[in-house]
Amino acid sequence: MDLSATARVILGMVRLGRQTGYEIKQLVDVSTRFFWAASYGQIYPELRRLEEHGLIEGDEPVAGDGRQRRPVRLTEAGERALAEWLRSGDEPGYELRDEGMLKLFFSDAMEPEERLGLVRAMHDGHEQAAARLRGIEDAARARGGGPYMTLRYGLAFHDFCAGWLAGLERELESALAERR
Amino acid sequence: MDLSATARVILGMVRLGRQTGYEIKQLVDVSTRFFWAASYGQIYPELRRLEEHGLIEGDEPVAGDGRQRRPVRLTEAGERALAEWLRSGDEPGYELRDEGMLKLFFSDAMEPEERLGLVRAMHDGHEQAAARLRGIEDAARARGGGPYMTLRYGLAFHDFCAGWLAGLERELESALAERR
DNA sequence: CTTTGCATGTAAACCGTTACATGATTTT
DNA sequence: AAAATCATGTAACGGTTTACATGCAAAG
Repeated sequence: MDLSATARVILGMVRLGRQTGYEIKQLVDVSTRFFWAASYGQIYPELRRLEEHGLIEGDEPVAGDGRQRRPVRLTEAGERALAEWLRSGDEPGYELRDEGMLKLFFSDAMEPEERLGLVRAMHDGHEQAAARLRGIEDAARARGGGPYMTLRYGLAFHDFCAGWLAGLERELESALAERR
Repeated sequence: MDLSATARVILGMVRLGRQTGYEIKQLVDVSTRFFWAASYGQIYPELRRLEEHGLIEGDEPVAGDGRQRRPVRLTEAGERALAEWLRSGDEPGYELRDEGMLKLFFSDAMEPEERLGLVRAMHDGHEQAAARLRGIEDAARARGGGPYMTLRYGLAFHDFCAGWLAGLERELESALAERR
């Protein structure tokens, strides 16, 4: 049985204690979103598929207990499937789509000032991403483990990009100044 | 008229002198692939659409001149559309899919040795990416401009990731050693 | 009593990869 | 003569986003 990427995220999130599609989406949006996003349109259908295949199970929603939520948990098969993926040694996929870099690649068609503006915008984007991560740093440190490692990594990474782009800005600025 | 992402890549590549779908794909695969990939399945249909909209134009393939290639060039409208996109100040999209980070996020379900293996695999991936970029560094430096900037950025970026992950390895190794 | 948040879901549209088909030309 | 490379393209599939629809509960 091979799992889709979304299925793996769900299995992992359920193992971390998230019980509903809504809760999974919440956590994705403040954590893995930075390196792995998922939408409701993927989550709910995948939850159903996982249950059909016996990797998760949920009780019938208790009538009249208020919210119509349908909490699920991992089955043994689900736990095994998750572990199998985590252990599988095939080189993990990596894919980046960075429109700023694409523009920078083609930026010989821009005015020097515009190129500088682009680099500043990219810089800003990484600055903001780092700030958002810093906002949840204390909470993540308290919990520790894998989630905290990825947060530290993401933070270091965005800080690095911001710094490198700041250097490029200085380069472009002095080239601009010299031109006069 | 708004362009798809693929359309913008094509326009940019044609402006850089690439004349056929094949040539565009070639260049994408050794340059923008690292932050923006494109496949034949996107390129050829998009070439047709761009020509229908008058952003590029091509002569009829000269019969009997050998290869059945159909070289295109930018029209004025195409040049304008490209410039418009490059100048547009809306914050450029950024999206990452990093399966290694996803595994790391869930790695509390792994044995410490397995987690270390994962980090080493990620480290290795960035090392290899950096090596591939280094292989085209001299050629890119000679041409300079935007393409060279993105290459330097990509190189710095993968080197940084490799270095950070090496640090995490040391952390995990000493935690492993202490456990005994 | 109205807005915000919890909660679940679907349909359409869009994007992108993969695999395949075809055939000419160049190199070995 | 065979293999590699140049060159163009399509069909099927699968993944992803977006927009929409629904309704209850809590808070203001």
